[in-house]
Amino acid sequence: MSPSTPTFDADKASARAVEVGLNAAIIAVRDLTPVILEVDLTEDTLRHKGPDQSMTAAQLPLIEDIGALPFGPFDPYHHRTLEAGLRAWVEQQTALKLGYVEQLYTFGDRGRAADPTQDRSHEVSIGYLALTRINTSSPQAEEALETLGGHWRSWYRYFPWEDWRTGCPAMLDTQLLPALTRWADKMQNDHPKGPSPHQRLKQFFGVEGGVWDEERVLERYELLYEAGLVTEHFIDRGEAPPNEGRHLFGHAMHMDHRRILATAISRLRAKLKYRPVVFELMEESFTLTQLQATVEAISGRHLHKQNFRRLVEQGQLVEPTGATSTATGGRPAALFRFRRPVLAERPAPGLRLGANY
Amino acid sequence: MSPSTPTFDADKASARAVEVGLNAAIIAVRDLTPVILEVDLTEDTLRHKGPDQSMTAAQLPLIEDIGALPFGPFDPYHHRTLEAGLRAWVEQQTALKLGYVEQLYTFGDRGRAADPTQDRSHEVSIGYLALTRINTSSPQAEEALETLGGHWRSWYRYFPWEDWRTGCPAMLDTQLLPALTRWADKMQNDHPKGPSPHQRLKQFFGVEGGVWDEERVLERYELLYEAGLVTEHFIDRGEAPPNEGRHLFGHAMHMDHRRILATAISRLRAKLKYRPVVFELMEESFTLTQLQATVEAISGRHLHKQNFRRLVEQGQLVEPTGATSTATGGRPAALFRFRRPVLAERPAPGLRLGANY
DNA sequence: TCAAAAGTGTTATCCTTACACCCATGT
DNA sequence: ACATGGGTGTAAGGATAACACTTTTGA
Repeated sequence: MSPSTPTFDADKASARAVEVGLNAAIIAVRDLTPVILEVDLTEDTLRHKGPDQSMTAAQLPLIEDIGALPFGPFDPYHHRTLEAGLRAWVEQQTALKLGYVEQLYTFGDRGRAADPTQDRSHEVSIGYLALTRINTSSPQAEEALETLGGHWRSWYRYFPWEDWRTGCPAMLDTQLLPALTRWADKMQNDHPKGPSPHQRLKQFFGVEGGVWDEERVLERYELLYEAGLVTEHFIDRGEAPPNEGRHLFGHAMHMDHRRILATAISRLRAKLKYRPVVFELMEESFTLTQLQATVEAISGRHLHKQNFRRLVEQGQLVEPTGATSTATGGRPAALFRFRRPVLAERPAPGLRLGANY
Repeated sequence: MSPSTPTFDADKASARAVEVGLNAAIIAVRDLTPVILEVDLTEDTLRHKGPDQSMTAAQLPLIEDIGALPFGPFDPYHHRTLEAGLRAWVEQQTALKLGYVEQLYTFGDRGRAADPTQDRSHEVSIGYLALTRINTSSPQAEEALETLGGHWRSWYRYFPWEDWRTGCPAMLDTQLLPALTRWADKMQNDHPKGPSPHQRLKQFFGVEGGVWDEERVLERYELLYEAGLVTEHFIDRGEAPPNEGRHLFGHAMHMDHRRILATAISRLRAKLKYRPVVFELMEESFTLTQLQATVEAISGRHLHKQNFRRLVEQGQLVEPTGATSTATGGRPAALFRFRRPVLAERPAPGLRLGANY
């Protein structure tokens, strides 16, 4: 590289040093509900993760009970890979056994402060998706959750508009879409030359002849953020949210954690269709109805029973164990297990759910 | 969080500080070939990116002409987001206009040193995929490439086994698969209890009735790495590669750059099918044959002409401009352009290539 | 006996795949 | 005229979506 090339001085490297934080969206399915592990926000966690160090818990009560995703720093001295580092502190803190773990995204703009020179956090956060089977009977897991201040929460608490299992959520038509439309109209008016917000509304929320794509969880959240319809929009700007400290659409989370969660849901909903990840959330053996309920819980859609069964059986994803279960009331259901060899047989073994039912 | 909880001391934070490097796989298509931008490896780049600082160019000539992906540090003071940081230095260094940019993956184990406490690089690298249209006529772009020591290289130079456009590459059957099979046999023998390497061979390389999934570029590379069939395997271990300094399978790259490139190819091949990213690599208007050739170049497959045309036309992805091109010899071809509105109409607008042709 | 949930069968429709064939241009 | 690449039609087979219907249990 010639001296005239614009380059970077290695001696200034220390000025660029940042900390790497690992955030995990730990997902399980319990009682037909997709749940994530949320931890209480304390002085301690704030000190680690505040968008700037001057923010203290004193400013926190602005919003009622905001939680955070489990968080841990990455220490390159102790862990060779990022995933190893993540598994280490998660298992240490929560006593959970993680199954499938996948990296989601790395964010450099944690608090989204308007002026980066003001944001002295110097932190990069790497979001992870982790799947686990809840073992409610494990006492040490319960105890670990207790000391950690952890709770399992339905993910639809944060994204109520994403649950279409019993049809289009009422709040979408009555509240969310009207508010979004008002915003889009205003945008259109104020910036007639800019990109059409109505186009994005159509694309992500399926209005005006568009379709609802259940995978676009992140895009929908980001649009709501932009429109000032989620609490984080105001927290990040240092403004008071306009609802007397109550949550706007969906329950808010600390910093960018809800964004990470949206990314996790998007990824999981997509992955379901071409990789057999559902089985990471199921017991060893299960009935087809249980499997369907789990898929419905994750994808947020209602599925057609008969077609689902055919899909899963002729897709060679499962095999009968021979046993049956009478636990469900009604006729006993045959029990199935995941058929591992599909992994080698088919290029994309997943539950290829079609567009409709 | 109670004091007894295993936690991390914020005062030790500086000990965990790492540098964040951004690596870009900048991809274009030129002369029916997918090309990436490779930069020469110099003392300067080595100083920035060496797996440990003690490695100098003196150790480099072990392997003939190894190149690197364009690299830049992330400075949280100057750039609010990671992508903004990436775009800034890429456009500064290369004078290229980047179109589509997507984050790929964040690696914490750059040099994959066996002992992390020995690896003093303290660097996390974030890989990016960037698409661009090569503008050979731009003199300042040419000049910038010159000073940077940059070259456009076919990506099949690094992954010759991935080019199936004219059928199964000969080197696969004659060299690569035999070598892999020998390794798998040996593994099976040495560790009969471990996971079957033959299973993975079937899954990723489509042997023994398996199928070749063109998206599994990364998995294939990682398997070759594990099997000691790529040069990086030996460099990372500080061993001399067994080929008198010549490359093993495919051309090697600096550090983990070939892994990043494999990730980029995998992602692009997958994305092609559900998002209209090809058009980021095409001119404003194009013939259907040019479009097909571009898709073939990327996916590494041969496509069925007539069906491809129908796919693309009834998929509403393009619209005729009305003009024709006589440049190709033979009957003049109608020119098309990308039909933007498709983004809002369909949930996953891409070239849904089926399994066969 | 009836409700509840499991499980089977059938049909219309659309999409994928494959094959055969015609058209417009330059040499 | 004919080689070259552009462009169209159509039929077989399989997957999808939507039906209606039977079976087996517990209360």
